[in-house]
Amino acid sequence: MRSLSAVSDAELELLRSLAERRERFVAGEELVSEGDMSIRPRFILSGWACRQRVLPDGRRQIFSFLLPGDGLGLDRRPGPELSSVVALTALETADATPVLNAVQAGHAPGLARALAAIEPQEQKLLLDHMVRLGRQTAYERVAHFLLELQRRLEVAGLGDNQRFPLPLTQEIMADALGLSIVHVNRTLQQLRRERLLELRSGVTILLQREQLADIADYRAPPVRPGAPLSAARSDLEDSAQY
Amino acid sequence: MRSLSAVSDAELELLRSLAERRERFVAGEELVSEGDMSIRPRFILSGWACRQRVLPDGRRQIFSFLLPGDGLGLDRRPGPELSSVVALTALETADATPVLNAVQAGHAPGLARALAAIEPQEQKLLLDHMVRLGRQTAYERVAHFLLELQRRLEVAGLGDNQRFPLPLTQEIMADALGLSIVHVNRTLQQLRRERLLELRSGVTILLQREQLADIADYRAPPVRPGAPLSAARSDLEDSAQY
DNA sequence: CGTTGTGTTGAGCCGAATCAACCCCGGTGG
DNA sequence: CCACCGGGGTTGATTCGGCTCAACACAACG
Repeated sequence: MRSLSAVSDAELELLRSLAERRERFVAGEELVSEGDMSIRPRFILSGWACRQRVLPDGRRQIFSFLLPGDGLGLDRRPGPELSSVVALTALETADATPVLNAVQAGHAPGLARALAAIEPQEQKLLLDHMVRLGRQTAYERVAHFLLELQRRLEVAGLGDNQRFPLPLTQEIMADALGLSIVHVNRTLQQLRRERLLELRSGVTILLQREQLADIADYRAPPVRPGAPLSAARSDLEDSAQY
Repeated sequence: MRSLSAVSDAELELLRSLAERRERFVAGEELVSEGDMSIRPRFILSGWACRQRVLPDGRRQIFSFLLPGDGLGLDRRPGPELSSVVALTALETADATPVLNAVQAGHAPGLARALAAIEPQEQKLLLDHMVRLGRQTAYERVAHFLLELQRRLEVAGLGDNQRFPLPLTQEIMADALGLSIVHVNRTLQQLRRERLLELRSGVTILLQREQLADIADYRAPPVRPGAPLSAARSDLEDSAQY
């Protein structure tokens, strides 16, 4: 939240109080099904999830990844859900209803600003993903994707400017990037062989971020100044591992 | 609008009054640049446009098409534009500001409902497009894409259940579908050879809609009952050709 | 100690891109 | 009136990125 808007102490207190009503999911569990008519608004406290759609023949397209600090169902629009949401790791969520109520009542202008900033952010991620899928090579896609994750996780206080956790199988990356598992594997190997990154047991290190950004035409979004992020996050999610 | 929500006579009158302040664009003209901080909200009265992004090396990805009756900039969110909008044909637009004002003032509940329904619709189109790009073959992509256009144009009163105008070059379809021009050409030829569709001078006829839908796993969205659409549209856009 | 999921590697194939012509048609200007 | 030109569509030859199929290594786990 702090990465999106200044937030008052009272608002932070409200956010902390959410942690009381946690829900837990195991990897593979479905939080939202496509077509659901209304879902509980939540924040992700720890773990990763994704939005996806599955074709009748089993092909799958992953639209986006939900990381700790991200929300789902925050817009409270009535219509049917357009994609399902699935836990990729063990997952902890908090009910976001109190926040939405406070915002609606006008009691939390800082959080209101933050929530308003979320949608454009998600939209941007979606469009970037679409460019990857439609007009980039496998090599560019993987590089771009990892740079995006690095950025998001750093903002979330879960990584630094080159190292971050990556609890995704190559199958999941393949389904996100529109590639086959085998080809994701080979592309990652090429990037490692070229000493652009390292990948070991769920931890990724971008050795040459500049060069990767060049390869993938990755334009880093401007950093919001003056928000002590890692501190803000550990407030809320001290038990988060990724 | 009527396809999204019941609209009162007074509201229709308001819509009609918009046609007074038209703007015209020629094909290729840019209505919105990526990064623009605020744009005039508009409805498209006639002609086609698209949202797109261009990579530094010239590759282009088209995200969506804007058809007569569609709007842009209706959300009035402050942030920078995430994609540019370019006219694909000669284009007429109307300033949508009066509608947004009326809605904001609470004077147009029907239009408010309609506007609220627009975003999810666009989101759905975006996700469908992403599935095409990431997980469908060229053959499936083209079929799915044409079915989607058929549906949208029929709802807009600009086509019937198998025939509709298609003022797009194969280059534009290629940039939307993530394919090369040559391959779009060959795929269209295959579809014609198989007597699934006809394509002549800007008019498309889907000869076997069912079979096409089967090929592309196209799920037609449910039709809103009881909205006399073609009538509604010719009210506002009697000069529209496509 | 099997089993299962994930990563890795090789061989061969195929869908789609690229490159390069060529055609047709509608301007447009001499 | 006609030669020229440029954009869009079409076609063939060739290349290549990425997929499929298949096998195997390895670790976690029951």
